[in-house]
Amino acid sequence: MRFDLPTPGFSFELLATLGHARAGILHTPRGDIPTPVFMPVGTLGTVKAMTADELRAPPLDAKIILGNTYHLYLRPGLEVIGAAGGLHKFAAWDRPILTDSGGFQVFSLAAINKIDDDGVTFQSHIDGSKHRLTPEVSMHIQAVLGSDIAMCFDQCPPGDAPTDVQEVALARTTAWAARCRVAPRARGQALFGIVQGGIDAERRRRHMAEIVPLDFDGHALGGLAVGESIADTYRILDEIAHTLPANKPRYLMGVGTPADLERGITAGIDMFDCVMPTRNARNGYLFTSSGRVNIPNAQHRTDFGPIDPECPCATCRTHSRAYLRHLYVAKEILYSRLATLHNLTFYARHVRRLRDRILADGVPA
RNA sequence: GGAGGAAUGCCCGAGCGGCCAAAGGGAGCAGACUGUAAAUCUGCCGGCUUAUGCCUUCGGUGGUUCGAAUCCACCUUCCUCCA
Repeated sequence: MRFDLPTPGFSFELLATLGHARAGILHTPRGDIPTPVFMPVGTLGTVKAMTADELRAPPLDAKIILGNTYHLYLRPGLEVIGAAGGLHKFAAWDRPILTDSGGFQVFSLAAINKIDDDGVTFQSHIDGSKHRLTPEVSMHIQAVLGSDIAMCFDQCPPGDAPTDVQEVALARTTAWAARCRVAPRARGQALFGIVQGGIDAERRRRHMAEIVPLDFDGHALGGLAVGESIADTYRILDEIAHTLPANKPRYLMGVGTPADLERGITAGIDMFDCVMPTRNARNGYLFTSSGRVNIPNAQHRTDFGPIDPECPCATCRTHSRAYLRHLYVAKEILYSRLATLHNLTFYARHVRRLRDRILADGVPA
């Protein structure tokens, strides 16, 4: 079953369902994205330590990556990326890009900005200069970046935020979503709405009822895995994810561990992004089919086996744990590249396996 | 041969009478990381341990002192300068 999305050139094809879990394809003008999908995070126009070729090469074969409005606006700036002809050309990445709106930075950098109903005034973490981000500015930046999927500018409160803060954030996110929806976009650029509401299912439903009628190309669950307990995260996922419109992709922002991804897919999520595989790789935490490996640990000093014998990535096919540990301890630049390639490959295969299971055991849509 | 200077925990290196089991850095050991201000951050790091507790430490041996890594004497080793 194939559903046209509001933005021309975009459609969402459902192939099979298994309980709430779905396997499908998000068709975009710049290429198809099999779902469920994990999207590597490339905040600054680079998935740290990876070249575009490495991201594209199987078995990693990343179909879509993230970029960040806030960070790219501050550096190198719109003048540079605009002159380059957009983020795809600038970064030599020819597959889809999803850009985050900067909303999350509002939350995480709250100490240095002021939020009002119109937008956010903040100071650059780079040089302290003052800037203002509004729904219109965020959409303009994302239009210049030329991402394939833009995100609404939202307010993401911390997981433990009190009710009044949640409610204000909710109202703002709705008002901002409506403004984003009508703002000019790049040609062939879809727009996703973001559902907030914290860990209160009723509030989530209420917000969903405000966001869904705006007719976005897809829906995201924001404000999860931002400090609340994992039990609360899962509860909201279980109660809310499958109630999002079935004919559009569902995106769980910023999540998560391999177990979180499996849980999200089971709950009906189609898209994920998270810094965990890339950041943890750089920090010595490698994912394997038999659990975590802390590569700096002394036990790997003379372990000449691969990180994960079941992993087909170039790192595992070529190098040993002992060598990776040595590179990590010696702070060699190659370590980050090998480790990132491995972790991203692990995530890609993990999600692909779950997708295959839905296709194999599920009901054709 | 003569004149100075230095020896501190795995390494480097502060300390120069009590607040010193001894700053700081490195190394080592372990942990954290969820829409990336992160190749970052945190904890431990003499022994026993729950410890604001006890024991053993600052080249060696003796002293001075209520009290010494810190002062004195000698010894050992190393460095610099003069012959």
